[in-house]
Amino acid sequence: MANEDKFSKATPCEACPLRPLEIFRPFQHDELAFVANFKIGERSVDGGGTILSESQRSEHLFTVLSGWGFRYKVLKDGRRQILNYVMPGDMVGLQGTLMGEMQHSIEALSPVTLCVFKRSGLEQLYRQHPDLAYDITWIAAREERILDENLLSIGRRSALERAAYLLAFLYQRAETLQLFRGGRNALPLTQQHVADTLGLSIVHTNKTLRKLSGRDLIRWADRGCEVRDVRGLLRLAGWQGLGESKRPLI
Amino acid sequence: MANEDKFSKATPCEACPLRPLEIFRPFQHDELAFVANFKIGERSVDGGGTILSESQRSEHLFTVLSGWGFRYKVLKDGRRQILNYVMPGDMVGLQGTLMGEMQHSIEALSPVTLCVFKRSGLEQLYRQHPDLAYDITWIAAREERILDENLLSIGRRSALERAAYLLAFLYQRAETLQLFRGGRNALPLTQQHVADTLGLSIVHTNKTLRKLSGRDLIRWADRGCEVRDVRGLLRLAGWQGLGESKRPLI
DNA sequence: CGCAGAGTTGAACGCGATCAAGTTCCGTGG
DNA sequence: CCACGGAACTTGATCGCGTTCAACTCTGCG
Repeated sequence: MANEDKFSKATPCEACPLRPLEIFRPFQHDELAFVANFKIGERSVDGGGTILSESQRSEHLFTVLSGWGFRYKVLKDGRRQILNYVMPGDMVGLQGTLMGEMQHSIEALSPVTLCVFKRSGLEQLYRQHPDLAYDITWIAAREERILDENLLSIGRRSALERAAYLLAFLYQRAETLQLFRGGRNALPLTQQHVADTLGLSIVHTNKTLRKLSGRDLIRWADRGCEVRDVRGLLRLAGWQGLGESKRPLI
Repeated sequence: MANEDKFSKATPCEACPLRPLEIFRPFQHDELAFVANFKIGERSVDGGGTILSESQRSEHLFTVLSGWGFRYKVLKDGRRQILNYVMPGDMVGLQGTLMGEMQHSIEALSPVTLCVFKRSGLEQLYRQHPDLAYDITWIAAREERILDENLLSIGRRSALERAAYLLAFLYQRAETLQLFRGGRNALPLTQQHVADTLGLSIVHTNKTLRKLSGRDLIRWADRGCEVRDVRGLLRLAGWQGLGESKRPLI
């Protein structure tokens, strides 16, 4: 896949399109300066391409600048489980950077742009910017929290509840990133992705999504899902939503 | 539950029974001194007791010194999902400390002793000991990795594979902590715990465990599971095991 | 035009849930 | 001492959610 465009530095951190968003905590000047220096370039991957793959030892760490992707694992016989989705502002590759080897893969769902950070810069970050170090731990804890909720969902919720939870979850995340401004408010997934996230077969996923459509909670458009009633989805899933206030962006 | 015994400082860090274990990375003198000061006491909880509970705002952070426990979430109607188990050397309460509010509970499976750390000491740790800060992120990343594997298991493995995976996983963790020296090598669980971990009903869990017993992979003794053939369990689950080398202990 | 990927639908099957009853073990109190 | 009750485990019978198999439509694209 020759879709790499490494080390072009198109977007300087000072003009980061994400940082102004309400959801992210403001930066100190020196923090911004450090991160701008920590970033060594950008990389783009087109839809369907691989961002990181299992057993890989990456020397880089990334933050998603634009686009959607998903983290997943596969069993030897090909059964796939999607673990979580990645969206702008999410840091990826931390597990691999800290622990030596990736134990999951990440694939782009739409064209993705990544900020590339030098692995070695991380130690410097921990030494010179305790607040940023704290932020990184915070980011890891957030991922953990999301996985907890996901595990509850797959383990104990019915197919319909699971689907409702997932779509409400994705919608809310996209919403706080203002990803729906301008375009149509559709989540860029196929039903296969939904199936692999929920631990269901594609056939039953289809039937479940049609039930949600029947209740006017969603509408499945070409290669995507329009959420029409988040409240309804939340109620159906018995979930309060991920009520996030400010969070760090690195 | 009046089983608290706060702030008795029975075990000084200098004489920590866990630190000498091979699995933990060695400490520098100043690190040890810092942690000894970071620790403000010990707390014990007896089997079945609550270590931390959802929506609680704890001002403390803990490391398990001895005993077993588990992290779980429940849906409003009572369905319970166990997310992971906690064993000696595991840090608990980090999510709550960092993000303000616990979104899961932790219960003791056997009598548990915890090292208690002051929440406010964490900032100091990040400022003065970048290596320890790095360790904490590492610990969070490890938890994430475990949850990833768990999610794969519940989402895509069959009941028999799931059970094999879980028991091999717990056995391996206990093994590296030398928890079986002396006593019988039994995991202190009930079948209800296994069921709530695997996302299965108790009845089906029982039938599944009997199959594993029939193949001589395990033996279910009174209120616990003896693993007789880890290799067999690993093969059945199609899992390589968690091959951990040194890891941090705080 | 043909083909591949995505979505849809019906029919039959089966894994795991649910219902129902049992046993064993242990701690408690009469 | 035994009776009782509760918790954990066990087992068989039946039910149903979700899988699997098999087809079909629709769209975009070479």
